[in-house]
Amino acid sequence: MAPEGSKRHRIIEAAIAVFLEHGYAATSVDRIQQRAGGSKATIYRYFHGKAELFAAIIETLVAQMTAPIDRQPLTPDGTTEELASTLARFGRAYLDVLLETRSLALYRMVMAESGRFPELGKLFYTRGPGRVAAQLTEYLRSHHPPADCAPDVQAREFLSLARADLHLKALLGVDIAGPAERDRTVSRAIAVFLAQPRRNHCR
Amino acid sequence: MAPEGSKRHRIIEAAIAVFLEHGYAATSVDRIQQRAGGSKATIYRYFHGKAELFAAIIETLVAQMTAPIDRQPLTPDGTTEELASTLARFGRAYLDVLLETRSLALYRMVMAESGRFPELGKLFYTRGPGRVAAQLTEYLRSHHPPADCAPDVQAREFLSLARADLHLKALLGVDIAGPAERDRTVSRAIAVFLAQPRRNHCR
DNA sequence: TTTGAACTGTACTGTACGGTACAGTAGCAG
DNA sequence: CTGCTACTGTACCGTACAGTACAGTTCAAA
Repeated sequence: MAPEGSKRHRIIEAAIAVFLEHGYAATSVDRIQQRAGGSKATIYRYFHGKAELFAAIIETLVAQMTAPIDRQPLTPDGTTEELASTLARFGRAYLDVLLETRSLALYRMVMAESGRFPELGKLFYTRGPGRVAAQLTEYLRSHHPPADCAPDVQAREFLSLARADLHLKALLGVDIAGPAERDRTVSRAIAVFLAQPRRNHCR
Repeated sequence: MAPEGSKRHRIIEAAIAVFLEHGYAATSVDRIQQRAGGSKATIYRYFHGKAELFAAIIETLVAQMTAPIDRQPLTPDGTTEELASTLARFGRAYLDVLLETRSLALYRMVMAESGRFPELGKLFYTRGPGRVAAQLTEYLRSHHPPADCAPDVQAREFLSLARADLHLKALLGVDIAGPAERDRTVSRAIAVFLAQPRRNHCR
């Protein structure tokens, strides 16, 4: 889609940097052009407008962000400790991605504009958080058929516990949790997840 | 602070409507003035600029939003069913507030601008989600001293389970959960909360 | 009736924006 | 050399914005 040294690639790289720093509304095409080098006319040759350029960088960014999570192996060996250790790795990788500076800026931007560009929010959810939840669901379904609750419900509950309020606090600029707090939160998420009720409590 | 029929009150009401609809950057003071009636000079008599007006409406809005949650009684009678029913009421009220259209717009706005106005995000957290968590913490601490985990950790875990991904999906414009899904989510949150491990799993 | 403060309406300044026009250049293919 | 395409630099258009200036109006208190 965007060969490494191409003009289009340079424009997208510059747009990512400027949009992430200032958000959609406060970003001017002139600033992107200054950072990318070359002429503003070239930007308008590749993208029909600011909005189209914005949509393109969201796609690029969400793919970049989910990459570390995709790399987490979800191939269980069936042992009893395996579920806990997989959840620990996966949960921690998930939390680390959520709390990255770039990720936070991306979430802020997409949420802010999803009122005006509803398709953008849906695309972001499908390719980002939705896909992560689907991966965990698939793992739970195929390898740990459990008690009494659908795996998709379990997956979203585990991810909610792993996020806890750390994501919200980071998004609001309150603070960004350090490694120790992340460990604690994920450990608790696993403990609560594993202790969940076994009968008559789903649906 | 803002007497009902006063000019200042009219300006804030108008600003709330316009900011909620368009976000901070895309809102012009002229639009607020058109909606409030009167003159732009009057707005600048009460507020030193757009940013100060924005900060004022955030304070007003967060107070409005938390009101329905404040009204939920957190006065247990000590029976066994009481914890579950209190959590059900509180959790549902909390979720209902989060999924209101106005609340979603407020969250989007504050998140979008908390990069540029960090104090704003902190104020919003302290007066909004932080205060709700503190209320639940206090309830858990004083009336249901439980197993092995600090009440503040328990409170944020319950609220995370109650939110699940419904808030995120609503913020991104994917969909807004209906009453049935809200009921299911809160019920599950309670079930998982009540089944949480009793020993050696906190910290 | 006078005084004074709150308020209005309108016009204005300076700046910045998204987007376009256009003349010109670099480099490559035939 | 010719032709073509990608690209550059700069100037420009129309619009919209935050914030100010100012002359005039309302209205209540003294």
